[in-house]
Amino acid sequence: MSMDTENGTRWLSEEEQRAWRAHLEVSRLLMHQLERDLQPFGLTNNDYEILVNLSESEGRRMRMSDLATATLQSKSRLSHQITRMENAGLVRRENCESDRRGLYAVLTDHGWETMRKVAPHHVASVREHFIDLLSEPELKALYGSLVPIAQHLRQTRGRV
Amino acid sequence: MSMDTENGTRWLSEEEQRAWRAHLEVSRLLMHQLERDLQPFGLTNNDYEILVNLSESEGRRMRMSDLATATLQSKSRLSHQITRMENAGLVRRENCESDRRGLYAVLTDHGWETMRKVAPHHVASVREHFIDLLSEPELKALYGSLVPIAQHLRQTRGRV
DNA sequence: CTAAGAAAGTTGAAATGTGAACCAATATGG
DNA sequence: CCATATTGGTTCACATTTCAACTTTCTTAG
Repeated sequence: MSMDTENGTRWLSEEEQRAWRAHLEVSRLLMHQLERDLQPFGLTNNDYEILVNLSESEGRRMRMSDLATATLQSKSRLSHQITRMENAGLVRRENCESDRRGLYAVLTDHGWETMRKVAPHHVASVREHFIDLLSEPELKALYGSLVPIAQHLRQTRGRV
Repeated sequence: MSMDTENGTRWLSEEEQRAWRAHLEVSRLLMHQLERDLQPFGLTNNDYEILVNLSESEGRRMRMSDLATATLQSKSRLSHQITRMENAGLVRRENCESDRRGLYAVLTDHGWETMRKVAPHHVASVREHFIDLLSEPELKALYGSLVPIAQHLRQTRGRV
């Protein structure tokens, strides 16, 4: 039984603590940095993620719901986000014929062009601040460690 | 020269892509989950982080600036945050004698008690959703991989 | 000593995010 | 079929975050 102190709490060991804090720090600094690197192009991380999702989808379009799920946002938030991007001319909404409640978010030509222009810089940024700082075995190991966590969290998500 | 396509962009390989996306997904889902686990106690991740920092500091107090730096927030944001926590009775502001521009954020008794009460649950949460899903070698490896990234980002931070 | 600049924080307005209430359309079960 | 529940999405009100402007105090070069 690995318990550390008075009550039944299993506090984190030094090592666990350091790993946890490192993860926290990295994920925050990393997001900040990516955001900053996108800034010159007038995009936020959120914008960019939407663009990625749409550009990888058939017909460069996705149902609002699916997009919300894919980007882990609430419907509400996505709705606002798409409105903003619509105003920026990056996407447009289009009705769905098979389900008249539904809407597609569709990449505009300008959105697609933006994507083409920005993607290389973004990839460079991801490399510079993350990928290229890892050796190949490290990368593999990292991925191996993260997958079960992602699964667990996806599982847990929505449950109490 | 590892270049993949037409222009000089080094796109991500399948493997790199997966690792990167796993990292993104995990860090977001994880934050959401921790937030949810704190919710019953009426705290946000931000609140909790402030409490941790203060409770680990001498005299359970920190200068606003230092706290902002430690929590990677802007001064403005921290100021608002502390105001809210002050209203919730978790912290109070206290003048600094050595520098009359300065202020301390000080943990109140109620803040301290809250910390004592919540910490075990938070640790359990961190274990359940992260630490305990990693073997010890995985944990070590993860830490080893993250440290250089953290360093790089701290370095880069603030620079152009 | 003093003027100029930097540092510590706050403030207010605008942008973004959250959560509940809501509308319309589709499924479902008797 | 009809009544009810569910789904897809938006909207409103409110909370949080961001950004720039501002005050006060400290530092420093001359």
